[in-house]
Amino acid sequence: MRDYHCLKKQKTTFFSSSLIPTPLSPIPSILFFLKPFSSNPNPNPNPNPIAIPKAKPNLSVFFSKCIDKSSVYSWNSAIADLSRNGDFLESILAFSSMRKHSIKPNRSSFPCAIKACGALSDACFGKQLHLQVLVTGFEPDIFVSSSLVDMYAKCGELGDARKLFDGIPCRNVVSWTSMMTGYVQNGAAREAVLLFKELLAEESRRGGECLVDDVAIVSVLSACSRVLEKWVTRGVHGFLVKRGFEGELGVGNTLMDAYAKCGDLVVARKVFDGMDYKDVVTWNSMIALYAQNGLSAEALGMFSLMLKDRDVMCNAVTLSAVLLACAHSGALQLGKCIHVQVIKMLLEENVFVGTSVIDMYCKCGRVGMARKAFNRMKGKNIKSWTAMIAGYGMHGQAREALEVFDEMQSAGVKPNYITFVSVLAACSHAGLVTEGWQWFNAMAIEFNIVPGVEHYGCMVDLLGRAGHLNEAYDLIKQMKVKPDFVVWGALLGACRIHKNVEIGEISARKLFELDPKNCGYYVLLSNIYADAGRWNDVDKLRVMMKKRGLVKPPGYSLVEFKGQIHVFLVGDKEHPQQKKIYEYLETLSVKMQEAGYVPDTTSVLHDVDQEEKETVLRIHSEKLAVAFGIMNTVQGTTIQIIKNLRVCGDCHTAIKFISKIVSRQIVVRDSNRFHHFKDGLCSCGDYW
DNA sequence: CTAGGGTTAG
Repeated sequence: MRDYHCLKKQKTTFFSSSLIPTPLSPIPSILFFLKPFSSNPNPNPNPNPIAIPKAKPNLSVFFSKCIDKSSVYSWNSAIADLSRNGDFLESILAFSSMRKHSIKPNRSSFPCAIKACGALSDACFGKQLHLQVLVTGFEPDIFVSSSLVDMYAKCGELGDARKLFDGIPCRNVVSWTSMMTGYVQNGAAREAVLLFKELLAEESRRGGECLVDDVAIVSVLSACSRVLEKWVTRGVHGFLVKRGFEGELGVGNTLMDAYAKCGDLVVARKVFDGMDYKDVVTWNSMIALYAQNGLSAEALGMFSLMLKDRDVMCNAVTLSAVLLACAHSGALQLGKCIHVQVIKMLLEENVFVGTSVIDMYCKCGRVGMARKAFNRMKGKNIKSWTAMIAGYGMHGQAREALEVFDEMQSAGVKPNYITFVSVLAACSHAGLVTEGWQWFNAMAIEFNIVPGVEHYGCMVDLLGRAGHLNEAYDLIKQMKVKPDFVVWGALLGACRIHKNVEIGEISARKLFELDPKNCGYYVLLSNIYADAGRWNDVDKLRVMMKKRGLVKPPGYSLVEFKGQIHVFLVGDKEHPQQKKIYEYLETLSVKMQEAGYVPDTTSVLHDVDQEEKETVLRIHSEKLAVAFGIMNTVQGTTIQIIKNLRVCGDCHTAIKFISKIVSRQIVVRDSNRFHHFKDGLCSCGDYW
């Protein structure tokens, strides 16, 4: 039974049948090269360059000469086979070709041709076909009308789709499913769920006649995964168990996804574990869900289990999800191995995978490698460009980011909402106030994109850190959307840098409301008070934190070494090498102080005496990780560290000294951006 | 000779 879906979805053999005439034809070799890509389920965004579009129409014209031109059945199978093989344009061309031969289409001629229009989002030709349907009188046909509903929905014409749907006298499962999926794919998941309820009402009206099948369930579950309310998913889950759809592969796959998207990864995992038959989608979904939720270790663990399962092969989707896990955890070595796998599987030109590779290299500290992969990509789309811009931004290379942004526009790719977030973030990391304002203003006027909360967040950060605190505050006051914790957090952070108590208090008060469990804001405000010498207020804050049961989350740093991720906590004593690490840090400390390093203790609570403070500082996780990195890697290689919080001011200074003393390059990714330390300097120019 | 579904990137 496990192959049920394969059988159901098996492609027909239009091309490999006797219709391919001569061995000299170039087509078989194209088919040969196409084979590795045939598992790629997403042919649209990145058309395989080998399949030259210009050649295709000739293909179908050619085939049309080979078939019995006088038989409508031959035309129908040509249209259907082309459509099923994903050659939608040819399918449509075959239909027009048939009309040119004055063959009258019958009811079976339409559905596949209409579907092809939907697949290409070609509403224009779709409407022409609809007209022909009306002229030939096939509109009452359930196959024809259902495919029209699907086509209009896929072209984004939801209203027309619904009008047609409502006009179908005796709707079947397929009509209902087409309409539900139409809603889901147009961002109206809630309507899809409501339609499902209507469907159930219709069922009972018809005296219990079954109108639901596994595809309908999959459709409603995919709506659930976007509605984000667990009780809806639970309800559908109960229903599908009652109707006996639990064992269906596709149903299980979607159910997992729905639960996870509603926030319950544990139940999603239970569904996964309970599935007797798992296909590549099952595995991919579980890996992706873990990766998307930041559970990189679980995602990578799943991946290795998948590799052990001899019944499935990983594909583009798998690698894309695994690369995301690498990016999050900063696992550069593993990420490189996956990249090699990508190349071996000839997936380098797949936009999804290519963009994942770029993102992985950026987030693992290697913008240069990201750029190389980026340059090799052929079918760049908006996400690929944006990934590269964001990548340069997080490394503080705003000029490069803006250059890529420029190139993108020259290439005729329109920037979107997220592109501008990346551009403004790049400006804020580098303190480019003029450019920031320029693009912030341009996005609304020239690009018709209303600035959202993320854009304001970047601008407040940019202005605030540049010292324009009042300007930043005024910008918040002008916002039409409600400022979130990122916006106020940026302002508070800027107040800490520029020692502004007044605006700092305003921001902190907002933050205590918006994000009451985060004690980072208490600490920041407390630092502002401490700088101003207002110790009473510092104490008040401490009492408040205690009363609210807030504990500072422990800082930790990660280092990848020999394929393993080593975790260091603040003041860690658990690591097998801890004695050596502390000894090494001791000798480093002496050399650093000889070189002029003065421990900065301002970020430590004020009532600890000086000596104690220095000890506390010395064991910040990033310092432990740096020491471990130096001790275990060879001279000349880059040491790479990932920290969960922002790097502290003292550690930043210390690592600058260390990079010079041991002549090593040290890359630190903190929660905000990258710092590249070299020769006693940091790439952020101490601006962060 | 005919229609609907599940996993991936910024």
